[in-house]
Order: sequence, then C-alpha cells, then structure tokens
Amino acid sequence: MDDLSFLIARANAQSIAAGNAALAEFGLKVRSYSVLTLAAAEPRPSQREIAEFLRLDPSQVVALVDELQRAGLATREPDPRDRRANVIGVTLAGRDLQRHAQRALARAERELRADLTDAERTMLADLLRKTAFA
Amino acid sequence: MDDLSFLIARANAQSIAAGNAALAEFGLKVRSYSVLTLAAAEPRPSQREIAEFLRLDPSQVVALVDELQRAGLATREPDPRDRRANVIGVTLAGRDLQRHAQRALARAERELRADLTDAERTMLADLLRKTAFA
DNA sequence: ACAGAATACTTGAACTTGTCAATGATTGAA
DNA sequence: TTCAATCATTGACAAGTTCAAGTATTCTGT
Repeated sequence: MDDLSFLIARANAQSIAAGNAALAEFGLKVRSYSVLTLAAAEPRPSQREIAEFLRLDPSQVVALVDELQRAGLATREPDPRDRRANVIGVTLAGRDLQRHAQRALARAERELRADLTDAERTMLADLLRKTAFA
Repeated sequence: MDDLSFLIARANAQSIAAGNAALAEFGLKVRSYSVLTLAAAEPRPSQREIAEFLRLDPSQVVALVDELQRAGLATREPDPRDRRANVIGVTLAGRDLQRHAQRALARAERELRADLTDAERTMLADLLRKTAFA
C-alpha cells in the first residue's frame, strides 16, 4: 500500500477537502474555482479547452459555466471566429472573487502542506509536473 | 493553475485510469484492489480500519467487502474480541489474485510514470508520504 | 450490576460526479 | 457542394459521496 498511486490518491483527497473548505466562503468549490480561474486568463478559453485542460467531459463544463454565469461571475459569448464555440470570460465581480479565492486557496494549501519545506514543495511540484504532463 | 493541488489532481486522475485499466483483467478496480490488499495484510483489518485508512465512509466499505466476498476473494468474520466488528481477510484465491494484481499494477505504474527516473519516483513517493501522512 | 453513552456495521435516501449517446449548429475538407 | 468533423447541449444512466437512522455490542461511571 505504499505505492505512488495510493499516495497520490490520498494527497488528492486532502487537497480537495482543504480546498473546498477554503473556497466555501466564496460559494465556490475546487471545480468551479478552476473554471473561474481559466476563464479569467488571457486568452479566454472555449468550453472545449476548459474540458480538455481539466480533463472533464464537455457536458460537465456546460453545467459549471451555467452555474458561474447564474452567479454573475462568468460570461459566455459565441466566438466570432467559430460560432460553434463559446468564449468563456469573467465579469468584474468574477475577477475580483477569483483573486480573493486564489489567495485563500494558496493559504490553505501552504497550511495543508506545512510539513514540507518550501524547497520540498517546489521539488514535489516539479516532479508532479514532469509526470502529469508527459 | 500550476499549484500543487492541481498537479496532484491531474496525476491522480491518470493513476486511477491507468490503474483501473491494469486491474480490469482481474475483475478489480483501484478501490476493490485497495480493500483486497488491506485484507491480505496481517493483522487482518476491521471494516472501520479499512474505512479510516482509505478515507471512505464505512457504508462504502460494506459494499466493497460484499463484492469481494461474493467473488470468493475476501472473508468476513465477526471479531471474537469485539463482536460488533468484522475481521476482513482473504481466501486463497483472494491472496493469489492480489499478488498477480499487485504485479500488474506496479508494471502499469512504472509505465505511466516512465518519464521519471527510479530516483525521482522514490523522491516523489517520499515527499508525498511526508505530506499525506502528517 | 446497571443505565446510558459510545462504537461497528448496515441500510437506504439524497446528492454529486463521471460517462456516454444523440442532436443541432457550424465549420473544414474532398 | 456534399460529407465528415467539431463544439456545445441535453438527457440518461452508472458510480461515488455523504448523511441519518437502526441494530447489536461494548464501554463508562456509578
């Protein structure tokens, strides 16, 4: 039971729990926060790009964007260059909330991973990046 | 989006997908394999201990043990020392299957994490262990 | 010894997530 | 221009999570 996949699974469960707890005060979850963050980036992504990046089914992205839009945080416009696609962006409120949520999340993560030094956290991130984007 | 939790989530999704694929030929999934592996250990765990270790709700463990038992892989006996609790173990077939599945899983994992050297994999496991069992 | 709190498992319900197939609109390619 | 591919959407369904309630058993304090 000391294999990589098990350790990763456990660390992930902790991340999600801590993340959702930290995001609760913003009315967000890890999922909706991720979508909001991508929507706040430039260039604004399409739903397909969001789905691809987060490894979600496109139909899940529909629901997530619906939710953010209803909350007045995200915008959804047809892409003028490809009218099949929607361009997802953020409202002013969305951008503001994203910033606050990002800070809260970073704080929660540092707390959760407090047993690692800064150097170890960096090392861990590097290794994960190397294997997770192969 | 390059924070630890995101990377962990992504690596986890890959692990589960690759793990389930590798375990399919044994009729197992990552979940049932984990329970089977714990059941094969000494001393044999109770369902509560399995739930705690895998961070599952006790009711989920009921279903998982049911499944393994129906497949003739796991045994479930009341603990003579505490008749509220069940002691979960493995049958001969269960032990045998666990061994084969373990090998297949290790192989799949090495393959999935092939972009890391052995030393890096060890380092990654050490870091995860340090943060996941704080 | 006894009552009451606590624990282990089980069941079932509600809810969230994950997966898939089908559809309409639009675009790209032969 | 026609045919295939792509993007978003919907709806159906399986799988996973979380909770509350119930039974049996054990533990605690008197």
